[in-house]
Amino acid sequence: MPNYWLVKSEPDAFSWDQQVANRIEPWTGVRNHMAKNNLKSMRLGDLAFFYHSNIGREIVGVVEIVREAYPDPSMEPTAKPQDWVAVDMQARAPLPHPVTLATIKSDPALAGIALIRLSRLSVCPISPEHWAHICTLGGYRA
DNA sequence: GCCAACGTTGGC
DNA sequence: GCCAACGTTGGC
Repeated sequence: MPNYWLVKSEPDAFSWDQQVANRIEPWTGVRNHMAKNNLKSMRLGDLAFFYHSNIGREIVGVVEIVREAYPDPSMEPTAKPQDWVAVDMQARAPLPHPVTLATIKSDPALAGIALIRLSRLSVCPISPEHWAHICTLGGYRA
């Protein structure tokens, strides 16, 4: 069983279309310790929802973790090598029907989801139940 | 453009 | 160790 996650990106900085075009993309720039700990917990084959924050505010696709945590190449020169990490992600498939934040907030089956509870956290865990539910809403078949 | 949440910094 | 000030994220 893989673990499930959600990662946020502002589409004018890095969008799902760019992820698809690049295929494998290093996920860099996380500078929050809770988010970093989640990156370090990711294992090969884990899956993550790709969420567009700010513009769109919806889950648009699914990516797979294809390289586990390594020192973030975008790290500031003053940081220590172990301070921040990146992982590599590969696009799997888009959600046929993107699932919006409004939908997630209004769905009782998704109550307590970290995306809402910890709204500023850019790398969130997702329970298997919530994962399955959102896949259904999005018309996504694994 | 505003604001809530929250992390970080620095004075004491 | 406390807390005010400030910066950032991200929704509205």
